[in-house]
Amino acid sequence: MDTASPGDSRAAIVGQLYELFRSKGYEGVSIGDVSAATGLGRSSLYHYFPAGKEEMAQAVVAFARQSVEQTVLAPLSRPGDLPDRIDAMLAAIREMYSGGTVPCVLASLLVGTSDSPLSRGTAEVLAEWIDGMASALKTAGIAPREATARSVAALAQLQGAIILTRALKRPAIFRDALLAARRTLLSTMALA
Amino acid sequence: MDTASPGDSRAAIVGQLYELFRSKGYEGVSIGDVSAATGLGRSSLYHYFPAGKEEMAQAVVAFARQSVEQTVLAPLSRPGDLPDRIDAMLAAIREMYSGGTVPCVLASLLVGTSDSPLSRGTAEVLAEWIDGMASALKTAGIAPREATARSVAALAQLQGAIILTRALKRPAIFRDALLAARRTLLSTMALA
DNA sequence: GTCTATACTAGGATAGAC
DNA sequence: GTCTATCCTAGTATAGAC
Repeated sequence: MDTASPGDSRAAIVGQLYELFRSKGYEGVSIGDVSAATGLGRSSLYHYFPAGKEEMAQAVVAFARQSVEQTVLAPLSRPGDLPDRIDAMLAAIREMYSGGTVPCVLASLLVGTSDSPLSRGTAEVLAEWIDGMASALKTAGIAPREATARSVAALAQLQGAIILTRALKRPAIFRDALLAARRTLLSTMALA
Repeated sequence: MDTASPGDSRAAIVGQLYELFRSKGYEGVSIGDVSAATGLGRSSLYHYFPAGKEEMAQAVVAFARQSVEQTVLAPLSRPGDLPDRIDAMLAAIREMYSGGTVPCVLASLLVGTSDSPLSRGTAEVLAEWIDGMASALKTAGIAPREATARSVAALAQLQGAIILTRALKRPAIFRDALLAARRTLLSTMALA
């Protein structure tokens, strides 16, 4: 709710960057693309991101981390039964990925970047996501190893479903995957 | 048009291209990268791929299609019990992705390419993969809709597991996903 | 904080010699 | 079939005016 503060402008730019890197990946985004999307001249962008494109991508990872924490994982920490909290998380996920029609920025940024600061950042966010889910399961009495295994499997189902939903243009795939992830997280069947 | 030797050279180059596009994605690969990987001068590459980088990527998709058909799906058509044939496919998949430590070229090529000839090609290969699995299930008496749903879910589990295995550097994730995919394909539990 | 101007590199592609 | 030479564009980044 600030007015005309520097933080606001940068935050708005990061929102645009998020969309760009999500749909085009790191190498696919040019400074010209960012300039066009934001309306700022190419040089002006270096005022907000002195280290250039690399810093822009890292800002996007930080933004993604905030989204995962505050939008996806937050519902898991609120009071209520575990199934209800999981449903709340899945609803947030469905929203975040527009029903599987938009890519995951973390997956997009992982392409072509092995062992870079960028890939480490994205890995951290994915790990945090898994840990958040596993914590909720453990609090509900599920054994630690089982809780982690289910969380990993559920996130994998969703990430893979995004790829297939987009490639085949079949939104039903993502819808089914949300249900499958729910079963995976809550299932009584052994996973490990 | 080809007689004997030209095809050989091109096939060898496509093998290198496959590795490059798989690890770096379409935008991440430069002609200079290809030149370095193959030992050929930049210009020489246009002898094999007159249309340039785009044609190189399409050759990689064709190569991936061959791999899926001949390495992954072929075991499903051989005689034997369904579980055994599925195990054979999963073994081929584990090999193809080096236990989840290397990306899927189809997923890599889908980043940043929506509604291009390239993305259509990769989507076709994924669809063919799903259809191949579904056919095997249907032949074993599983209802068509259920067969397709299980095949989609299994492939999603594997694709997502590759992302997480690479990001977190935990090969156990992919191993678990192979088992999960087996259960998904053979499970008696309802999916749709 | 945004602009113009500029430098410089890398990237994709072509022409033509051998 | 591979090379050298070249062209042109796009890309990243910097300097400095306003």
